[in-house]
Amino acid sequence: MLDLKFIRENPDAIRQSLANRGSTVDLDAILALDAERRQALQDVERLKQERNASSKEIGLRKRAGEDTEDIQATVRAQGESIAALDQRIRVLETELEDRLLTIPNRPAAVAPIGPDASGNQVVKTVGKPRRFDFDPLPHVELAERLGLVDFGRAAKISGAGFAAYTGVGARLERALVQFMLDIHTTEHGYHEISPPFLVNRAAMTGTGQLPKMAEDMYAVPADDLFLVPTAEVPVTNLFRDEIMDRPLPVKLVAYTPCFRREAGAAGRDTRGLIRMHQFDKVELVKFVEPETSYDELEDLLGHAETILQRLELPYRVLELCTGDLSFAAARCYDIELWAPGQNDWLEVSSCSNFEDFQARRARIRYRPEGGKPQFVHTLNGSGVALARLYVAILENYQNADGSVTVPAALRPYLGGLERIESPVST
RNA sequence: GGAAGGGUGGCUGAGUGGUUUAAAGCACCGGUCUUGAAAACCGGCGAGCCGAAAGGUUCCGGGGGUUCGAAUCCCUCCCCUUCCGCCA
Repeated sequence: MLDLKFIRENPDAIRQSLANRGSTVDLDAILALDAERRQALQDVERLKQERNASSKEIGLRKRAGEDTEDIQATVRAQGESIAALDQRIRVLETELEDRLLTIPNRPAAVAPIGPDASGNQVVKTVGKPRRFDFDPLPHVELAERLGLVDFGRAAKISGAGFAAYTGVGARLERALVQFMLDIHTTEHGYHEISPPFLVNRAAMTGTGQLPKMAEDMYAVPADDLFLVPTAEVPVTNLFRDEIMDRPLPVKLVAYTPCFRREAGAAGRDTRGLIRMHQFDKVELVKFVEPETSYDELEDLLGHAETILQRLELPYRVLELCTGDLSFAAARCYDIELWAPGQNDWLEVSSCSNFEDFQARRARIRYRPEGGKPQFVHTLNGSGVALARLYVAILENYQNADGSVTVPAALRPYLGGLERIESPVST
């Protein structure tokens, strides 16, 4: 959520940054609602001041044994005006709030201006894609031949977009989660959280998934709960409605499955593990002081990159342009892994600085030394997302005979296994 | 799911219709004293909104009601604790 005061004082700057995003918002309506609200507030507060004084006087006169019928009558009349104005203010504030919740964040000044993904800039490319002396297979072939994933039966029980990992395939999945959590907790100083996978409406609104992206969420209407689309939601909302009681930065890491309806992407990437309704992810979340948030973003990006470096996978980092930035982000780096079987790059992480956008929605504040509480800056980034990481490992580490070499860093998590080979028979 | 008891500032906790402008303590900040620290003493110390400011207003889990006036009374919902039931 943007700061209403800032909107009031800088409407043109807001119009410009929204235009850079390709978003249009009726700012004039918001400014008019705001003006009417402030006027009504001043009126009602003056009336309340009078009423409070009169009420106090009634108390004093009653105590003195005097009659108060006359003054009670005037106060009763005042009460009616107050009730009417309060009602009007409630309507105005609800309308204002509803509108503010649908305005995307302002892109950071450094974010490149562009219309859509075509405007994203490659910041760096790390590692060289391997040269194959055979035609590399797509991961679906490898996974099915090696008995790592059962797509057919998963579809039978849940539908398209779900996978059942089996045997070594399941263990590899689990190993990756463990491996990433270990690095972030022991080397990067993150505190591990294992949060709920179902969250309420307030949490989904706090991080910005609601109200705009409602159709992309799995909902449980009977209890008004939602399956988490990312650990960002439960973890960031841990401190909702709080003044944080611990020194910043607070760095948290969580593994959760992620559930997404992919409503806008029906029919895309239907084969394999690339676009799933359920996938696992290790997520990094930070709460930081505003002055440091862009340094913290670089730091966060580095932590996500570490995972790919340890796994010796080729990747590149993109800086998202204004038109491709997600709703809540001010600045964002995407990390993409090279997948030779797809002959394409796969996004496995988005590292974003939300500045105070989420903090204002979720009312997450901290107390600067000797000062008034103010909103923290929140950041998060995948560190990293499974399924696509799994794809990249299979495709990059495949051998001519259809086997897959286990990345050295992962072997301790797989009981020393060096190579995943075809089962003799199944 | 049933019953009972609770929910007050960063924390503990008083407050059952009218100077509550929410007591007090702890924590925290500043000062005195001290070579320094501690202790002691003195002072300060909740949040949001409106306002150029002075100041005003709202907030005692959420929402609604009674009243001239509600932390306090009533209704409702949520959460916590204990007991019972069910259960991995």
